[in-house]
Amino acid sequence: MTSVFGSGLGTGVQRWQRSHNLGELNADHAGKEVILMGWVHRRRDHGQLIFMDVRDRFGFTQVVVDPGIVPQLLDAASAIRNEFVIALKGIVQKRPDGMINKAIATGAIEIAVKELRILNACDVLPFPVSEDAETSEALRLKYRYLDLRRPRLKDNILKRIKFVKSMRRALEGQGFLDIETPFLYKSTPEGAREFLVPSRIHPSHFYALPQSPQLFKQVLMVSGFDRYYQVVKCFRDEDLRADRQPEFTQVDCEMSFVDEEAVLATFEAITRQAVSEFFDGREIPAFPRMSYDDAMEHYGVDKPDTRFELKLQDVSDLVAASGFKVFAEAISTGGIVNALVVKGQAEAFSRKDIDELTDFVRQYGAKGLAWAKKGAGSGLAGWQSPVAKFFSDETVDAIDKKLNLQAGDLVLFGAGGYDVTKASLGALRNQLGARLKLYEPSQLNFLWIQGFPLLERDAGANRWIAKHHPFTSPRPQDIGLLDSDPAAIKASAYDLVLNGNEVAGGSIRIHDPEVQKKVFATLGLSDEDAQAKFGFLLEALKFGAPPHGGIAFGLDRLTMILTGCDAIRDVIVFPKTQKGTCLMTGAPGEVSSDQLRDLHIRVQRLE
RNA sequence: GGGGGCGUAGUUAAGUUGGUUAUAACGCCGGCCUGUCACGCCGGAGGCCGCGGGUUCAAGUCCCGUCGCUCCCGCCA
Repeated sequence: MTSVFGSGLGTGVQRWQRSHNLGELNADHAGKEVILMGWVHRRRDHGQLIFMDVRDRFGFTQVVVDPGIVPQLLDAASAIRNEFVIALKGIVQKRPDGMINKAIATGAIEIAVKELRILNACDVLPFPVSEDAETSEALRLKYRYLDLRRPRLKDNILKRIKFVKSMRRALEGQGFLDIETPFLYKSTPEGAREFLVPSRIHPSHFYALPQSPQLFKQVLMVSGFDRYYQVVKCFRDEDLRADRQPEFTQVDCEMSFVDEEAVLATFEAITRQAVSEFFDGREIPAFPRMSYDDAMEHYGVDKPDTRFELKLQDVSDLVAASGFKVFAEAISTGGIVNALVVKGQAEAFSRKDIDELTDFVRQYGAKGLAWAKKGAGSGLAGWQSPVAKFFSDETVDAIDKKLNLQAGDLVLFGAGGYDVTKASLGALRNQLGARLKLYEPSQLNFLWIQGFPLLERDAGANRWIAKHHPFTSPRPQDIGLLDSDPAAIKASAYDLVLNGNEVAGGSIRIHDPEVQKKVFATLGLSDEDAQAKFGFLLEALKFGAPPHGGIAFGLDRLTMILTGCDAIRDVIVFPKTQKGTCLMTGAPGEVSSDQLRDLHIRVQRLE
């Protein structure tokens, strides 16, 4: 830039040191000489008088270039454009009466500029930085550093930092120790797909990036650290969603000498304290608890949004004998018929609307959606429904009674296997809740879910797989069922749900090596496999492992909800696209043949 | 692996039934302006309509493919 004003802080010009940030000056500072630095947020050029809003992360300060003070500054100020980085020396002055800007913290004052330096220029911007204008995701990610200057994203990141601080304070207050664990770990391909890191020193051997520090934290309990936590990256090479990134952050926690009740009590207190502090003292009520079975039965999901009712209701017994084949067959083949009663919305949903809902549930494998609109009158006369003709007056009356139907209600029926019917109606319930605005978005409904099954059937192979992970303890009273009835075993596992999102999950771990071996065996892991993959754990358990359990919070997801965002990208500084790429750096990229040779790797594309 | 949405100037969008020179706002450039704070006024430049192919006298518009971003299903111990 022009030599008259210097090009920076370095040689050849008098050394300047910033005296204040751009959010802290007020009328009390009037008359003071200050040195300020920041980005030019907006310029208002009146020809012989130029105003600039200068911005840093602390706020905005208006500076005024008035030729009545230093005439030759006008040319330099005229050359300044949006997002130039400037430094200035000037006098704080109260703004004239009636010119106070109440919208900004520094609105009572302005800086009369005496000296001005342009520290750096800025090209024409790819999108407006001074406001949160709608911008395509691709551009935002490519120029992430500019997006991060904008108020919304900047505030999200600052809020995330604030929440992490609150969590740390709450955890430290309970005696949890912040301990780091390795990122270069051993591949244990039991759960999510892993990111692999080839070893240079050991040809054809690989590290894996941990999908969670699970086993390290358990071993730390064996070591006697008693209470551990870590704000830690985890890596999972699975497909992305709005609330899933390939690398994400957990607040990972573990504690010794506890049972399920103690863990829930501890982390409920910690969460309530941290969230309350995050909202500057907001009252956070105690967390209700619900069994997994009840959640599935009434909400169709294991993470119910309890901000609104609209529960799933079972009508299987009422329609089992009806002439409607779809219902009768669902039940005779072991399935169910469930209903959702949408109160007073019969008129609001057209045929087309219901068709759209039908398409929606088809995504979840449902075959369709039957419906009825309740009008005046009883029996068939009171029902407008394409399936009414298959029912008797008595059946309709029985359904009316069970569902407590009133004129103007819309009923949606799902029929089929238990899993598909629950899942599709559960998703439909959430969809309707959002569409009909059945809840207050800022409400925070925390909820513990307990009593998960320990095992579930693998859809493909004919075997048991762990629902949580293979180190989860059965409930003490269920350990005996490992031999007799694995399906009936409930786990000492729990999820913390917030507004229909899983925000934390954990369990009491197995600390008895014999039980651990038995669970591995039930999962179809041979002794040799168990030894090869988790031998270090089995061995550690033999050397005086205390009873222990823990939990891991999904920090990104939790922050997303607390800040009212729709995607975790908006609370992560440098997120990946849905295909796992970084549009700013270009990762993942190709590597040189030299690098590959060092790693003893030859790349061959498989069909 | 599968299904849906979007892609037009630097940005955000409009673009009718396929039909003349592809519009607007903001931004950008030039000029004017001493109390603005989304400053104002006047003027101007700016387009591979994502890319490739096809249909047609004629394609931003219709069809096929492809790339990018995105939402969802599967997947995520």
